[in-house]
Amino acid sequence: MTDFNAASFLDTLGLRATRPRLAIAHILFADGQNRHVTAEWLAEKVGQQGEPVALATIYNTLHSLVDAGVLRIVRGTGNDNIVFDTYTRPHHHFLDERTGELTDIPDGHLTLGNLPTAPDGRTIAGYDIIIRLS
Amino acid sequence: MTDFNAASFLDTLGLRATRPRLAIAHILFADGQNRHVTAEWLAEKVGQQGEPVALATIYNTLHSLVDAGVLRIVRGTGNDNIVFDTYTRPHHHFLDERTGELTDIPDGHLTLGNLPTAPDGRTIAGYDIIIRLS
DNA sequence: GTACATGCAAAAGCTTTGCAAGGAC
DNA sequence: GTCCTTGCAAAGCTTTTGCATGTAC
Repeated sequence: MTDFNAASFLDTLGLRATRPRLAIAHILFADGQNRHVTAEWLAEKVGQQGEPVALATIYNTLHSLVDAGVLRIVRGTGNDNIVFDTYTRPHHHFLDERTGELTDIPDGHLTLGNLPTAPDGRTIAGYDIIIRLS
Repeated sequence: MTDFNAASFLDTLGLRATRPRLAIAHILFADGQNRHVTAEWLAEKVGQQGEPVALATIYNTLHSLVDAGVLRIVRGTGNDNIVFDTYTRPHHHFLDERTGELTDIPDGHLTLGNLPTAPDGRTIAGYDIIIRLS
């Protein structure tokens, strides 16, 4: 974590090391933990640690990071906000219906018995499973 | 289908048989087929068949039908619009990533191998699976 | 110096709400 | 007559866009 270098991290992705991006990269990736974040949450977090960043810029950066392959968008959270996940490998989620909180399901703890065949000439790009908790 | 009686259908649900509701019930349930609809689509469809109905009323009615248990909201469609499904039993969906179109996966064609255990004192309320097609 | 990022404010899109007028029962 | 619905317009929210300013390289 202390040896996380946000500038070179961004450079590797082909993104310029601007102040907003450095702050965001640090918050999301410095400690190597998996996170589920919304633009709103991130904007507040950034603001707490220094200069605030415009929400539009937060969205810009999040989408850039998705394009760069280090973030992924989680479908089906049920609330309207886009949720970005720092864990990009295939995995699935628990959704707490009371709090809206999203947590990872440990890998290998969930398997699909038999995938149906894709209709027509389509191929299956992947699947998302949301387990609802009450 | 031709013997579908929208008025008594609504009555059974405890909803007054108003013009907008009759039109909507007819479109959604008269032929007994499963449908995935958005408020937008339904508003247009209603308008084609007679008097237009305000979008706010469409939403009102759709939510009333969800509350009555004859519609269900589909999570995770990836687009922003709420999708209502006339098929209320547990089942899952194909999502065509090119068109955004949602289709049912025939029942029994998809099973979860092993559900993970719910964390803490929570119970699993259900699960939603979206298979993405490309 | 140049191309890319930022920030602000405004636009866009979907959904909900408030309230007066209308209609079911 | 009473209570529920409707319709309209306006508000609410999240996300995106346009454009001038700023800045990394």
